[in-house]
Amino acid sequence: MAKPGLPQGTRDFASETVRKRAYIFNSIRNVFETYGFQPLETPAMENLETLMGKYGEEGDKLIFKILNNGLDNPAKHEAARNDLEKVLEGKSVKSFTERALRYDLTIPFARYIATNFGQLTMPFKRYQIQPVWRADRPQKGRYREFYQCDADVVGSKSLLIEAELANIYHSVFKQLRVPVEIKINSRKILGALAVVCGGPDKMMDITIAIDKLDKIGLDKVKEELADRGLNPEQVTIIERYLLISGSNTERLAELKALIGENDLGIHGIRELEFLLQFLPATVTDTLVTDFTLARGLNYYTGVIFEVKAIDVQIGSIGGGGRYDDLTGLFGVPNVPGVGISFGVDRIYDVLDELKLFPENVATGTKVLFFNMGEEEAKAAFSLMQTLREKGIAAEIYPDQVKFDKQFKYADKKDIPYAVIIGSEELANETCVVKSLKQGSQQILAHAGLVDFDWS
RNA sequence: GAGAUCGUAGCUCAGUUGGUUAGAGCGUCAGUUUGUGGCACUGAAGGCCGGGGGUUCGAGACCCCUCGGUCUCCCCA
Repeated sequence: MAKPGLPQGTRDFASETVRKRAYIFNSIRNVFETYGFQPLETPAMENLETLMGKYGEEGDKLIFKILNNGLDNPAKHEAARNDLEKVLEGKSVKSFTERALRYDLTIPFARYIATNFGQLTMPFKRYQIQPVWRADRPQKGRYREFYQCDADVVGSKSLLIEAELANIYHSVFKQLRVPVEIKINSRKILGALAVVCGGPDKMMDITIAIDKLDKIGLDKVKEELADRGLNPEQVTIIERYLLISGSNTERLAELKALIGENDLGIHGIRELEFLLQFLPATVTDTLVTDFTLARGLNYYTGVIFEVKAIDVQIGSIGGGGRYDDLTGLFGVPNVPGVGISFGVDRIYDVLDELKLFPENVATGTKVLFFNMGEEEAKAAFSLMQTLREKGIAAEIYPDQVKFDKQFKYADKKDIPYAVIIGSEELANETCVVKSLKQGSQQILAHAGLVDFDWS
């Protein structure tokens, strides 16, 4: 029989991995909580129309759609046959699919804001830790099911929030001991560049091209810009823009010379300047202005973030930004928001590679009670319950088998203590407590077991 | 969506220019050892060589198709 497999890009997590992942989730959750964010959970699936058109053309293709039930109903056959042509053209048709798996946490959040608008106290701060699904081709650091940890604030235009979010990035990665670089930019700066070179409608073309700078190099970027219809003069301006270097303040000064005449540009520059002044040096040390940073999602309008682990060859491990009118798409205009996201699966890979997981994440069973027969097991069982009630993880070997086997079981599961109650101990109301790490053992009265130091 | 590469035991992999009955290590199970584990030794189980077709006297190996894994591009966490 063929062995059952897993859908492409999905994974099982064995106990140790689950524990390590929980360590990351908890670190992030704790920081979110201390910054006053409240948890939210939304369904795995949304109505397809909630999701479609929110992530750009590429994004739409990567949404996992759910086939409608009841297609076998004869009454629906004619409609389905008529719609089949559209499906084959790659369109989404209600008679075939009306629901889809969540693609990220931001759009479901926006939908939540829109559906509950009257009842939320603004500014509304929520965090959300849930899996999302993308029909992407899996590759290194990239899966079809992965978790996002988002924190968003809606209902305020204050840059204080951006500052706070940058601070969250800083404290989470400090806590996890991952050296990172937090790149910042503003969509307004990119917008200003577009205005200066060929008009606002060129913004997408320009950002897509310059975003690739560190991957394909300056010459290729210039080539791509020309291909996208920019004239040589405009390409030269962009080249100057890309060559901006130095410290954050130096870069901003150079940028001013280039797009400082433009209103949008001035605003964008001010946003970054504010962050760099507002935050303490310990945080700004990890902040790096990067004017090539674009971020794919097309709803961003202001400051954008991206976090990269230093010295690890993996994509970004977090990103986010300001979106001034996200819920407008759902009929609730003028709700500004800012959000950030942590890519847990990649953070895991980084911690693993850098060996940054603490050793004690893998705490399992503390005590194994040996099974020495029915009467003995009965005594062991009730003693074990007293330990469990005190919060000490304990288990009893279910079968009466050779010592050898019970010891090996404890070894494999890394259980530090064995408690042995045989016929002799049963008669004396004692038990043998053996430390498997040290090999030492002692005899305790049954009553003394609870007070034993199991650490 | 485009491309590269790999599929042999539960896992990691050998397997010569195509040549008898496909191997190793680890793991599993049993025994040495029925109240003291990790070590050691002995033995066993475990394979339609991913699937289908073709070339050949002969295919794990070569060719075609297909499925799956991994990686790259696009895009993204």
